[in-house]
Amino acid sequence: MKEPQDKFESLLASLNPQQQEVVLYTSSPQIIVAGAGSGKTRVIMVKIAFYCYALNVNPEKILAITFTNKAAQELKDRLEILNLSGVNSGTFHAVCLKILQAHGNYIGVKKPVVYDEQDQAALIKECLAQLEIDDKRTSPGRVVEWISRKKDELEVPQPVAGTKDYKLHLVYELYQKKLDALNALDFGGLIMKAVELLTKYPDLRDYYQKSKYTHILVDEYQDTNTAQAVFLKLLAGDNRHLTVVGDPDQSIYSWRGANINNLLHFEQSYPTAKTFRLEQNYRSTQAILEASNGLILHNLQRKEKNLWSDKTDGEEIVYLKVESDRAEAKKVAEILIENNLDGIPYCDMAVFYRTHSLSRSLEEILLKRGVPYMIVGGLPFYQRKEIKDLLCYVRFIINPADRISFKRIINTPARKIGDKTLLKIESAVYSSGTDFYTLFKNNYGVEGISGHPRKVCDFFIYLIDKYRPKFESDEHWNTVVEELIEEINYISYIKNTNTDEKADVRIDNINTLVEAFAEYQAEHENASIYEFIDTLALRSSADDLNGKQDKVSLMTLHCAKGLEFKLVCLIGMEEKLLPYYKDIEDADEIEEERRLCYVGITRAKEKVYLLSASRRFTYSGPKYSLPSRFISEIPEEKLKANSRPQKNEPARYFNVNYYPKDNHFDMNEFMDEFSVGDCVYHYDYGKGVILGGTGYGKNKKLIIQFNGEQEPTVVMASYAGLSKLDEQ
DNA sequence: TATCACGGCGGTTCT
DNA sequence: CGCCGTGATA
Repeated sequence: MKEPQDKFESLLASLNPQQQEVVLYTSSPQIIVAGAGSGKTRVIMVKIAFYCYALNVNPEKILAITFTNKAAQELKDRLEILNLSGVNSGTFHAVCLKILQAHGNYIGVKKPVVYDEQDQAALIKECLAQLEIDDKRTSPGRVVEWISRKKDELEVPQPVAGTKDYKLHLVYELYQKKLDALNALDFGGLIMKAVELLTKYPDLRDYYQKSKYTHILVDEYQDTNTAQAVFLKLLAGDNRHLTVVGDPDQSIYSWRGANINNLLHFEQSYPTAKTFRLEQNYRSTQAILEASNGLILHNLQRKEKNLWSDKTDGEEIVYLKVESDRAEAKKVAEILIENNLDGIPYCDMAVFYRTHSLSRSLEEILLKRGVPYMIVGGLPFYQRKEIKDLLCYVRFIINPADRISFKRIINTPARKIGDKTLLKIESAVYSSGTDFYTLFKNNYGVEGISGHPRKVCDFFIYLIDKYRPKFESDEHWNTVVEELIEEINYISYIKNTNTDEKADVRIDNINTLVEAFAEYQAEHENASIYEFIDTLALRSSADDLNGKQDKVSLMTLHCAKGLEFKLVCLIGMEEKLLPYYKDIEDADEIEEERRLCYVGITRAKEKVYLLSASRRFTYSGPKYSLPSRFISEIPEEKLKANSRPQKNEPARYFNVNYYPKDNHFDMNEFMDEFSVGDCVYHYDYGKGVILGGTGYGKNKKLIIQFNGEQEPTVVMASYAGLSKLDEQ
């Protein structure tokens, strides 16, 4: 058994000279420009070990800021092996939350609740109504986004009549007031309030800089926004033990306010900073490396960098052009199965795509072929309806001033309370000047609320009285929650409002949530329910990933950052999808799309498959597209010979809506041209016979027995691209 | 006044 | 497709 100290020394010895130099350097802040696969995570870990074992730094004084909670957890796990479990790690948001939980009271932040986009949108809706702005023309979601971008730049509302975005500023101002009154923080607010706190209180700032966190490391620095950079500066001050790591070629979050200049102009904020480079790639084969280098070379705004590797050539990249999304899915399934037979475990394979929606057809086929898979990402756990519902119960019970939560749960499950009644209750609460609990607990006659609605209100008072003390004590929260779920009949509500299949998934999620309560309490002494709820809100979808099962990972390209697999498939390699159609006009945005593609390819250790489909069905009908320009930007000799894109392809670069929006088309003979017994040809399934049909027009479904399929298949007549065959 | 069924419509990437 | 808002219905 090796001692941790020995482990550290052998780790250090295993690094290359450049990596060692980075680890040993302590004279000033340092910025590490680290290419894909250059071992930056490892360098961060060894550097932390170096601080502790060589410089005798107390692990608790070290702060590692990561991009996701998952990355933070992985780092923690690795450090634990080195006996360094005291090291602090988390995302910017988690770190800010922690600081605000500890000292937020200085600036009026106490027991903060973290609001996600849904909560924000609900609050924005209130604001729009109050300001009499039409929420059809100004969608709450858009406003949320606008405000988020302002907060990324630390901009406060400045409503000046007659100036640009005057109304948006007005909404922002009102929204912020409401947030403050609710003790709520949105994502941007977490950073902004932390900045405010550390700016206003020099003593506190000193405490953080000089004694709380003396050594700070930040990963994925290319994807930080202005607010985060300012926060970091406040936290680090002139500390020379600051390390930031990033790769400009992997900057893919500018749409979220990330500012690449934080990385490129690091020396402006930290004049004594020294720059280091890590250019040796340990992950991928030569072929993959050269292909991705060739691709990223097409970006004009780019700092020269040359990744190299001493790995063997490896296999060339395979590009496959197929007819349809279905064929693409089948091909992917084949690739996965074949390689699995060749010895690559499923857990070492991944499929990446630009948008979540592309996973659907794939899932269907994988399920059919029995390929085990898991979707990483998708809707964050916290935002799933059943989870959000239950958490809103808890949120409201421990904080009856939380209007937004109340709104969500008062009629969930249905209790015969509609908008009108809700409005009455809200205005009664508002004009009483107190909160819901105080008003209904003490008054037997609340004006305007009687009969059934009053009973429902009393039920909530009962819930608060019964469960609040339990949540605030050290009782086992999981049993408390279970009791609550039972009390509100939530499980039968889920069963009654969902198909069996869906209900099962949701009940599964609820069980996971209940476990999470127990887990948190087990891991934290004197755990506070407030802190737990907020921690949960910051948990992203990628964080739920438990990598131990032997399953193929399906995820978006954004989600893929920081991961690696032996085999990688990129599907939907088409113009308008990658690059995405919204980013296709702007040169900067094209470059970001190219980086996204680059990130995808560089995740692979050994094999890369790129797939494009000529035809893809969307909800609005079939769409035709050409292979992505990025495929032809990969040096041709790095693509497998038989898979190189053909030059001068016939232009089929148009979208077809076969079916006009006009509903009269419903009765069109085209749609009803099929009848039972007809022989038809399906572009994918081949020949078949129609057994029956349901629905009309665009929604017409046909039940068809295809040759070679065991069971009849249901297809959408309008999407299937069916053609009638003469009798055989 | 609550609820249900239907039709229209938008549609990225995520802490 | 799935969500949301609308209008008819109980």
